[in-house]
Amino acid sequence: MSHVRVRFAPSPTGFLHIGGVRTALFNWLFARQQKGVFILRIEDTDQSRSTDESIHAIIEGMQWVGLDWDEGPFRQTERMDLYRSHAMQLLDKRQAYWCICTAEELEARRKDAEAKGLSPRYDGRCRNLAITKPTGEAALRFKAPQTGETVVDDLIKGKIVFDNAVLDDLIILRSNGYPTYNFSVVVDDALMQVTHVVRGDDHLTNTPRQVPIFQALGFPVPRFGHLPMILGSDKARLSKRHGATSIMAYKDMGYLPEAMVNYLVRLGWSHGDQEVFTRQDMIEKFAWKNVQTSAAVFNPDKLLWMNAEYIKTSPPNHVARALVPLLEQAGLKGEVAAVSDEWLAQLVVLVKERAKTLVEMVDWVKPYFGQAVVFEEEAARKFLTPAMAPVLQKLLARFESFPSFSKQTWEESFKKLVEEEGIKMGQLAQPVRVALTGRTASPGLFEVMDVLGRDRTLFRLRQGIERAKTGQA
RNA sequence: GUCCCCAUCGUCUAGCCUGGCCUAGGACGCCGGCCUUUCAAGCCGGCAACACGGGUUCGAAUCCCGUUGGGGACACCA
Repeated sequence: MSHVRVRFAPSPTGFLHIGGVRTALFNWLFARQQKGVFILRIEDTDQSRSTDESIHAIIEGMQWVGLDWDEGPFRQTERMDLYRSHAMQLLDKRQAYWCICTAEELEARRKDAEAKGLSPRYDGRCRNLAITKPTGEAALRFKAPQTGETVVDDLIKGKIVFDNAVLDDLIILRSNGYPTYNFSVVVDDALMQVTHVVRGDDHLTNTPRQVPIFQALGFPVPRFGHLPMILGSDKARLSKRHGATSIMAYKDMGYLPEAMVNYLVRLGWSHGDQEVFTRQDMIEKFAWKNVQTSAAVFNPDKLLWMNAEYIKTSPPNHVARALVPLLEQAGLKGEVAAVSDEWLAQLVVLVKERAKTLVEMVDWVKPYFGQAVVFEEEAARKFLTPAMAPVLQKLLARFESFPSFSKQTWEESFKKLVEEEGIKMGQLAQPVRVALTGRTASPGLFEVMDVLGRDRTLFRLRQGIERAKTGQA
């Protein structure tokens, strides 16, 4: 029973992308299911584009979505001698050679070839020069096989055959001594004993270039799996044009990480008709054969629905915990500090089926902080009219006679008054709603009163009556 | 240009491997209704797809070939 070892290997050249998270997720799921190892490796061999901020963003993003790794994070820049020594091995074995073509020359030839409608491949002119000690700048190239074929049995797409004749000799060591991607991945995947290389579809054509390197180095070739891409609504590769692509942007927009993960796992993978999965569910049910072979369009509407589902069904105290930072950002730091966790959870229950994001929830929840109510002008003008004052006064008197709040008795009392006055429920409910919350839309009145408590309910009712009498705040 | 991948409702997908159970199922969104003190939520119903053309077969969404369309790759980026 060979031990499964998989990895997620992002390059730190920006924020953590949604597509990257999905790739990481599928790897993670497989590792957890197989009781294997999930490795985090930072591919930062391009020093001109890699930044420490990006590394932090990757780690932060992974932590937010709860994808924990067992080994790493490794940084390729800390493993330079490994790549160099393996490159030298290939040179010694004559499976690599020095190339003294300059980057400019190469670029010019490539342009030329493209203009002529030819394949922009390296022409191999240094291949047989047998340069042993280059005097100036030189890059090391791998001698790729030129005949035969490379067959990949992809975990997702099945058998794929590549003709080796289309391969060219790729650079494995740049003239500055740094390895290139196609070489460093191979050395790392081999040395880290990665058993399954699962990555984006955009790497599919890299596979036949990498397989011969594994072989030349004498390493076993891992299994490969290529995940379909995530597209935008116009079927083009998902980019900023389609909206936020940074995973952390979704945190800021009020998404729950569980919802994000659930949405992402369904983008390209399915288990019959099931839409909602717990982590454990995903781990147990995940299978490569159920991973989609075609690209998927990212659908923000469905993600939003998923988030709403999680807001409604997650434990209220869990949602409350996620909500607190957003509340504080909204300027309610003092108010939040003054209330208990239990009350906050109660608040979540009050509004949870109305808010699709935590950002929306912040807005729904605002009226319940503080003693006094803040009226929405239009709402107050419409419902807190002088004509309403006497009825509200009567309601207040009845409520005041109760020593404590009870949903049932207060509601009965309310209905009785409506009946006696010969008015409709709505005629009294709306003014009371505005008095209590300042707005025309809110959860059920008696749930609102429950959250507010007897004192504040009475206080706000009086405040509403004042406003109704005077027509002023 | 060359090579590779892909193709079921607008979108995510089930079904395809192991042809008949498919007058193609579910979900998001949309539309209509119910419920209702507001706003939601919930419930019920509706619209909507096998890219096209050839085969194979008694029978094809399912297997084969081609066409078309989409995507990706061809760097001293990853």
